[in-house]
Amino acid sequence: MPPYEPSAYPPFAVTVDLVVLTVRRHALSALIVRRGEAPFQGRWALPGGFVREEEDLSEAAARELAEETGLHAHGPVEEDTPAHAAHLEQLATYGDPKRDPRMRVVSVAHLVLAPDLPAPRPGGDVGGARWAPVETLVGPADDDEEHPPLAFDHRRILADGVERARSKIEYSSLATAFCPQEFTVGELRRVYEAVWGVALDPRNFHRKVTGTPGFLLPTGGTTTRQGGRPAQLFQAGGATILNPPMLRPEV
Amino acid sequence: MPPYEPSAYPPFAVTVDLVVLTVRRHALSALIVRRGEAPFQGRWALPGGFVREEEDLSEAAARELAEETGLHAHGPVEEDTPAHAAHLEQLATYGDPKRDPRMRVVSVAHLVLAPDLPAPRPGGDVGGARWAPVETLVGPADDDEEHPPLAFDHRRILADGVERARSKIEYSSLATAFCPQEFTVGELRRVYEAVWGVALDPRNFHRKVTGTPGFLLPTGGTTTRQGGRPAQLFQAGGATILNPPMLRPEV
DNA sequence: CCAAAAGTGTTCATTTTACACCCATGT
DNA sequence: ACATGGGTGTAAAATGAACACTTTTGG
Repeated sequence: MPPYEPSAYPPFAVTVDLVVLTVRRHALSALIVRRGEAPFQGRWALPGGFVREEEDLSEAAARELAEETGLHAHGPVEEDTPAHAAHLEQLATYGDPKRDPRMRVVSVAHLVLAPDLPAPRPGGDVGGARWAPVETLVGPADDDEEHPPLAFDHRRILADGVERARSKIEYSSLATAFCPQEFTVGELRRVYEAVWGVALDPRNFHRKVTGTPGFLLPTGGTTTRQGGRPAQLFQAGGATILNPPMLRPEV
Repeated sequence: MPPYEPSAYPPFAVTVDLVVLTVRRHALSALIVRRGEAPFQGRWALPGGFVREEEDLSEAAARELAEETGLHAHGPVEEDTPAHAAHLEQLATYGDPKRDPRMRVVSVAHLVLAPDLPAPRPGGDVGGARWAPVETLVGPADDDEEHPPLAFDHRRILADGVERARSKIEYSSLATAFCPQEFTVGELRRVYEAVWGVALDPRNFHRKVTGTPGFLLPTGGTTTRQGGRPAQLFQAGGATILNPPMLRPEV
């Protein structure tokens, strides 16, 4: 390739797309927005948008997240951790030349894990936003209102994000990102059960998570919000890598 | 692209950068090339280049790999697996607005794992290519010929690639990508030892890898190329995910 | 009282680790 | 003969899985 006139290399548009996951009513759910513009106007899609001229990729992802949902995020990169921010990390980049019918668009997908939230507050240029259980989005496309086919290659991106979340909660403390700041062992267990889609033994789970150094930090309080005997409250301990890991039961 | 004038979004250049790893003389080593052009002219860097107009990201990575090293690659995506291809997967994307002094460049880094090779055959517009042990590249930059500081943010990219390889050989069969098509259990063990930088018990290692279903497939042959008693030859079995995983000893 | 969820103890099976020992080749 | 790496046996220790049982609340 000849030196470096801007015309010497192909121009691309670069976007960020967001796989925003939460656990709602025992189901792993993703945030989807209704597109207000062509292409795929009126179709559901992952939130996202163009990266700006002077913006890093993770900044763009955090900005789009705030614009379209009102959520604040922190990733492994930033040092400040506002009390109740969601987890943000880069997922993968999608650059099929035909993935956007308009032009060549490379999309850097990000994964956001958030606690269960009040209804999403859509903003910007999206026509609506809602949580949908991931099985209704990555399963067979029935094309009704409960199984809307996603725009672009967003179904694939979502599937990759879900797979990442499923495997990452095994060996990291990321499952706590789905919990409120203070949570019980039972609530954390229901996160694992929802994300993996399996039932876990409450007794062995309790021993395991409380015995993994750095995973959980007791806050001293208790709650009975789940009914039954009062449960101790915990917050996420400092550890990011779990040793030993949580083992996902065989399929 | 009617509704979308190109001026409505910022134009980016998109490149692929390659973290090409191999195990040479018991050391995990990376492929670096000497830059023939500004910026960072004469400095060592990761191989890479611009993505073309009609090319997917993994195609661009495979093309650059072939152009600059003569290696052929196959990823999890492509179905054809030419007899002796290197493993290729996407690593991460780097888009700091200041990472390239010329203009806004987003680089999609890829990770390539290859068996030990004859001296790399540089091609294209690079001034030279060599293997360097990764410690000499990601450690403190002494700025001599043995510890050359890499161009751009390539030291960070390399570090991320090395970390990915180190963790991924734990739970996947990827370590076999560092071996020739036929290899012995001892050769595979030396791969783990080099990548992790630890010593492993040869006897327990042997039992473990031969007992993990789908990891190794005996070819029937034997070799004495390592000296001592003849060793059975294996090739990679079909499995990609190891169950149980190889456990990296504690630090 | 009962139901529900939290949490503890105990037992058995499996896996990991450490290391003694034998095997088959080259020199 | 002996050095070198390949490979098996075995027993102790650590871990994981199953499940009986107790605790503390709300209704």
